[in-house]
Amino acid sequence: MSAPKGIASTPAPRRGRPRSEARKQAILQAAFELLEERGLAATSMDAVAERAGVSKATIYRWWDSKELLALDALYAAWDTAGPVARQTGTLRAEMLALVRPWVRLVAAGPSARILTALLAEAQNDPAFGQAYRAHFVEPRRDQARAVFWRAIARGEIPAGIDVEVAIDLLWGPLYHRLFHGHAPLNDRFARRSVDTVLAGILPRETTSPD
Amino acid sequence: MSAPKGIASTPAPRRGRPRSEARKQAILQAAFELLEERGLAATSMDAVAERAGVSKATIYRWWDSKELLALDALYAAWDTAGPVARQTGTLRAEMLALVRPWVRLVAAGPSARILTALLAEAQNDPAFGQAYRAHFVEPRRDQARAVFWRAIARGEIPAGIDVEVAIDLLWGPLYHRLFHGHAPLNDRFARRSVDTVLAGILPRETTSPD
Amino acid sequence: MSAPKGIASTPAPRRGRPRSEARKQAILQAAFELLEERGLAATSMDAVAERAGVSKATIYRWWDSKELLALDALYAAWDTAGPVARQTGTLRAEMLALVRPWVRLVAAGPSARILTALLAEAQNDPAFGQAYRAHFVEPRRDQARAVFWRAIARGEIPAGIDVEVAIDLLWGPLYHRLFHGHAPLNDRFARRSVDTVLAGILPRETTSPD
Amino acid sequence: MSAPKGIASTPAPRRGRPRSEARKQAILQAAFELLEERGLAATSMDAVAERAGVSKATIYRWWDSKELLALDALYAAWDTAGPVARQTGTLRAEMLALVRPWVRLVAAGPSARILTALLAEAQNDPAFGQAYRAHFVEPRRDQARAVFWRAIARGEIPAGIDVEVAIDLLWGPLYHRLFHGHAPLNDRFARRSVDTVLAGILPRETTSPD
DNA sequence: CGGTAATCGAGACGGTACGTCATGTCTTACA
DNA sequence: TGTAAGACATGACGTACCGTCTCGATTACCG
Repeated sequence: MSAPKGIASTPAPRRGRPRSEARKQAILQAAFELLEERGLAATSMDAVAERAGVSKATIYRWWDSKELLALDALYAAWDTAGPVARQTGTLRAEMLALVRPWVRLVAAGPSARILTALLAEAQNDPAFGQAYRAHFVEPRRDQARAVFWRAIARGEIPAGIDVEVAIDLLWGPLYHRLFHGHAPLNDRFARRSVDTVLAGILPRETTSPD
Repeated sequence: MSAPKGIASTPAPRRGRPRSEARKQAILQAAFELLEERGLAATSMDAVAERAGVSKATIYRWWDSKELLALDALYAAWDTAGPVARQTGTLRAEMLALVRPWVRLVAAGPSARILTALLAEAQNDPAFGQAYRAHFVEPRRDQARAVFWRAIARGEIPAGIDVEVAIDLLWGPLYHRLFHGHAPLNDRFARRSVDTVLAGILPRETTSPD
Repeated sequence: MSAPKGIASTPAPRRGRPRSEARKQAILQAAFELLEERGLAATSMDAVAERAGVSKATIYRWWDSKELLALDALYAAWDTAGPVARQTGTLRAEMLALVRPWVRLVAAGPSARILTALLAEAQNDPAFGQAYRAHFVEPRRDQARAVFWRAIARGEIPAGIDVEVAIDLLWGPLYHRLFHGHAPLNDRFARRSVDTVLAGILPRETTSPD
Repeated sequence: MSAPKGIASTPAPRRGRPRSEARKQAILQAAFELLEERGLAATSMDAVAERAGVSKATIYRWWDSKELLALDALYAAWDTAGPVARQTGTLRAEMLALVRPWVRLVAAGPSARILTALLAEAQNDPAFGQAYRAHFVEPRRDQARAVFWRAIARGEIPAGIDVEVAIDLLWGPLYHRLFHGHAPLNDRFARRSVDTVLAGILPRETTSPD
């Protein structure tokens, strides 16, 4: 195979007719619209091709599968997700700065439907799973790691804290409500959740017995 | 339609040839095996029918879709999940009693793959979503609610606690690791997670500022 | 098998509950109506059972297959086809007496549709073919044979005539129009057809060279 | 739909991948073989696809139904049926030249089984009926018309003859034996049949009374 | 007159084919 | 070489029908 594939990157100019960047954007746009309207399962590649005014072959030249396209489309649509958490001085403020934009972004649209579909695919296809985590999981964990490390550096929380566990305690409840939908995912829940986790982490006199 | 469909119940059949219970079990068994081996997407109704020694029409007579069948099959396979949490006296012990069997059950097999597939379907089909929650979400929440209420009654935790939030804090991190697979879901993580949440809930001298 | 089947006859009394003749008639009636409305292919046994107010098992106790039922139903509906050809003295008159009632009967309703379906089945299943011919072909040939034999006895036509060929010449063109539908099958065509055949059979001076 | 369907023609394809003529032939060939072996009812589209080494979708892309495919397949297999009747000078010779190749063709193989199945379908579906007549009925009638007209032009038979009726008298008996199978369809029968019809048509002294 | 043996209504069931649809590949002609 | 158009293999889908079966309820007759 001569062209770089999978999750698309802009190729270096080669011989022959160059790939059209405009078409790539049209495909991503069309794919995202259809995903929003119908979800992944009900979005066919033919439909994407038609709405983008593009042939199926062109799509498959950029992405190897429908799922990879969906991953890219969702990721591209979220690129406007805003800047990373600013260093605001307290752990609580930084945790909220991390979590709130995500809640706003995700609670609004039909993101849960698309995300769970990608999640399911990630369980079936290990390679896709890697891509999924690299796009949607690790970036947020990296940000969170930085937040907790800064708090440790400031002395806000003990150095002995298991940061990985703390990250799961931070994000887990939010994803839980997003995916299962048993109760609303809103700013109030985010605050309560963050506060409780924080209370569990911050140093205190009596610790729970092992 | 005269017969109850979707999630099967065992009504009192009066007229006509009665449904074969043996075949129902064979179908559920075959479905579960295939789900374990291949996941939901790669399990075809034809394959289920063949392995169960049953015709496709028979399956569709009792389950409206592959997803509802998978829901039933997984649920039936988990019915041996063991007794509910015993009243062990302390909140921590009861939380662990709730969570540990689930972790063992889920971490062992390929449950995550099946569960995420069902989750994705639940997002696409509201009716299925209800069935999903009624089978896999609400029962555990009910148990957890009872656990927290007992702790309140005992005076272990303040009555003002938002139990629903607490439940999400308990289960969220566990599901998070199960679904995203970025780190192991084991007993150690369960203990740490429970302890931190507990520390966040239990009364202390200094509370976090609002 | 204890009961006489295939083309049904009224059985001799045996032990146990006797078969209901009324139900048999209801089945034949329902079958004929549906055949008229939809043709054989679009008539399902379930539909016959429902319209007759009878269970499928009852139908299959009388007839071995849908086709045999259809054969019986059409035959029963035609039993009112009128008396056999009267001996009217001339060959031409008797031929017309033979052919005209059939033309009237067949040209009116949707018989061609049913008959061709039975014909097709007769080609696939030799046993059914025998039943078909015994019901719809041989009776008419027998009548025609008698007609020609009387004409020979009267000296109207030479004894050397091949009666079997003559019968095919008489009926062939009529069936041709019935089945192919390229031109109307009416009394005028029947007369012309009969006259031409007659002219070919009656003795003349010059015969065609061999 | 942009492509011509039903009975295939060979248009000038412009855009996109052109239809594979080899596959078309493979389908027609496979269909004809299966029709010969099993008849129309027992020939499944899956079986045709498998034997032709082709997907079912490809078959349905070009033929709307099994029956239209069968029509095409039988027609294609008969295209080698030989040249049209030569002008041999006498009506009798030309009638025989018309009829004999058909008798040979049809009496040999299992054509009757296929033809009656198509006939039955023609009765159920008017559109198919048109196609059937256009392929299997009208061409032969056209040839026969020409034969009779030439005979009239030569003065062999009176101009007042009803040619349409004559054609039915010519073909009717042959189809009759083919379809009903009560007696052999062979060259001897064809000769006798033609001679009798001829005798009924040719001018004579005494005509039958009205 | 009560037991026995068949028929009957209802409907579950195995099997088989149907015709449709979506994925991802391939084949043309054109740009 | 990239692209639009669209044919193609593969394989699952959910439906429909046939003819068989399994129940419980019904009806005759026969002892």
